[in-house]
Amino acid sequence: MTKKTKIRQTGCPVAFGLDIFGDRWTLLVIREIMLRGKRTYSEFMEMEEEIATNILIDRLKALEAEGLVNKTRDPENRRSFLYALTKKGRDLAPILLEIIIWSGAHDARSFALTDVLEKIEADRDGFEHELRSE
Amino acid sequence: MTKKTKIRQTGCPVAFGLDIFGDRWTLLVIREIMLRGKRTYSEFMEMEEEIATNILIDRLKALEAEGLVNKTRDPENRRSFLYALTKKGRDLAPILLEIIIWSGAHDARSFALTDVLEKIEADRDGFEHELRSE
DNA sequence: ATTACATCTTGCAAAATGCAAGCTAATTTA
DNA sequence: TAAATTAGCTTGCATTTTGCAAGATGTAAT
Repeated sequence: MTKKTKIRQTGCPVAFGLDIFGDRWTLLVIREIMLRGKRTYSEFMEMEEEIATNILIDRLKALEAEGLVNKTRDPENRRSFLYALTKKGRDLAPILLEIIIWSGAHDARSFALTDVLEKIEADRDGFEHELRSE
Repeated sequence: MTKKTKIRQTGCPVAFGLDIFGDRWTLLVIREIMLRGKRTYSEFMEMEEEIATNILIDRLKALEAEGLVNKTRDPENRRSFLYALTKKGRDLAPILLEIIIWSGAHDARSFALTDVLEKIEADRDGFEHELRSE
């Protein structure tokens, strides 16, 4: 796994968060799990943004190392693994939510998750609770 | 300015947001403006995370190009410029807020903005409103 | 005219990302 | 039971981004 440069241990919570998920891919993997119910390496590989295999595995390992996901063998397919969010990972829900709201407000073309946006607008707390619950 | 690769125009609002602020520095610059009242290039250079001059100017130009900040000459010091958040930029407040909350919950060492965290816990909406207002 | 301040630019090194190919283990098919 | 397939990686190398150090430009004070 690529050594993650953390020059940011300044005690600032913004910097702390960015050290963990402030890159171009981590939150997209979280999105796949949280919003789309993806659970396996090959399911993640199907995301439309075309993540490279080495980057994906790197992010999955980093997420596991940081305690945001855990990895278990799939009992129903023993050559597969299941990645699931921990509480620490599920707690990213409000951040993802606010990003979606911001983009909804500022990008005319945010069409892909329109249904999600509508749900959020109708009942933000309900939607958030839905995301956080396993 | 470094050409920003936006391979992510998939319509997903999460990807859209990350294309704009999903890197290791952009949200730290926003933090400087929003939480610390910084307004000039040299004030940004003083941040404790030690951003390089070329990266800083690159992010400022990108933020301006995306319409998140605007740049004006300082009327009181004509060799300086003032960077200020636009509405689109101020609308990032809830995202920053949620990052702070997440780190507050998951990092034992998030001491630097403890006062901010306490304010948020006491009155989230009030604090958010305070951030958003110029 | 000289110095200082504030903002930026440039060149090069290091690190992260991206791409293509291939490798390993578990399982299915012939 | 040997060959093919599936799932999850690993590796090597090219490209892009980031980081570092030095210097250039424009404004203002002495």
